[in-house]
Amino acid sequence: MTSSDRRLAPRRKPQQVRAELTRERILTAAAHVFAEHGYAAGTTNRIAQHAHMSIGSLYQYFPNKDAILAELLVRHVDRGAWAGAAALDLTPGSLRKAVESLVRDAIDHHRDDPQLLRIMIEEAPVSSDLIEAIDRHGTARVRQVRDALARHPDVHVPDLDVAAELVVGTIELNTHKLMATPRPVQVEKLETELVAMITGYLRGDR
Amino acid sequence: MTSSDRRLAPRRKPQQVRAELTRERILTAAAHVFAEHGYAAGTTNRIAQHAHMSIGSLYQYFPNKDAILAELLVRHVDRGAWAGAAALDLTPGSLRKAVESLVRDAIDHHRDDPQLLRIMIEEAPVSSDLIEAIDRHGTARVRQVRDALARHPDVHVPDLDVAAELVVGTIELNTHKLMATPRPVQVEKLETELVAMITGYLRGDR
DNA sequence: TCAGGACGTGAGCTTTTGCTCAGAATAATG
DNA sequence: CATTATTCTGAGCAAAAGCTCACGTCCTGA
Repeated sequence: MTSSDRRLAPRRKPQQVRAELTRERILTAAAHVFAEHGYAAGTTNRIAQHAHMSIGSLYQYFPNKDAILAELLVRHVDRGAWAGAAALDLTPGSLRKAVESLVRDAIDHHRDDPQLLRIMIEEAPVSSDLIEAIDRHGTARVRQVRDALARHPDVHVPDLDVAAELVVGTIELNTHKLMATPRPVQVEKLETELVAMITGYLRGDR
Repeated sequence: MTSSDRRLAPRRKPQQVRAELTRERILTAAAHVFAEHGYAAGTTNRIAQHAHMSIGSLYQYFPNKDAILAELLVRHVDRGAWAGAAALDLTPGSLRKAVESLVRDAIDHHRDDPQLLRIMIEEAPVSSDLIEAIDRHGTARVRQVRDALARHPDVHVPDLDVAAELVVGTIELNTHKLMATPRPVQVEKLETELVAMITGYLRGDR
């Protein structure tokens, strides 16, 4: 048993439906509590309380607090999986639509609970396994976008790798910021301009 | 004495040089420790240990842990102050240089300790005073850039407010990301492309 | 029906951490 | 040198939080 198993693997494998439900209740409650209080102040007792169960039950399914956040993170990454990026429109003249769909993807991916996402990304305990997993996911996405850009006839940039990195980064970060801060800004306008900026850049207008 | 004073004001005003030095040592050590362990795990005992002093000394100059981070934040905000943005080159054909200087500004502002900055911004305890100060600082910068863009002859965008928000956000976030993640990416290339993307957007190429 | 396994409970143990305080060490003052 | 003020020390207190464990309840299968 590796140290990683000891630290993140579930303590008991649910065998009855009841147990499976309990596990889900823990995760749902944890998502709520982490989103509301942050990771440090989102105590396990508070999670158990919010899930209307005893703290003991919680520790039957998760060996420690980190493992709960880890599971939430893994699920989030798995869920989105950025499936859309592979199916980008590659016909000439469609670049704007392609970029639009990338942005939409990002927004959708953040929509469920931006606050929780912020906490997962920024306050997550430093577990090398998780960091690695997230990083792999990130670079995979960049490569995916890179390949799509490479195939698109309208794209003209000096360096595809750098462009992909920049585009993915800019989209993700702006989306992230848009969702996290409850500002009274015209969200749609900003989205339009973001698309315009990236499209212009990729098209090679200079 | 307001509650804010009770919570953030120093406990003892240094009167000898030795004391002033001790105060500085605390802040330096705190910057190190927060940057390395994060706010929650950056314990006061660890800070004192890193500063080679007793925990008691630390609490002679700061009433609590939050006050230490607050002081670091205030100093950071005061230092940079984004003085450069006001002096942007407004002659025709200089747009690229102007954007370049904006990016340089952002990089300089983050250079001292990007990891610490991340923690200060994202893990800072929720003190309404501080949040407000940072927010004021942020919107002030956006307005500053907006005004500069408004005066520049080469800028053609549909909405100056939205554009300023987008530009400042994109620059800050990308810089932030660039400094935070120790990736083997060609930093200079990315910087060049970032400048190109924003310049193209502001110029109105579509 | 009933034995044994799965599941749930919560008081409280253990560790961590922010912080105090009584007094020692050092510096200014006369 | 004596006195007073300032600074420094670190063992340890109190609160908080992660987590355990002995026991009770529920479910399944024969």
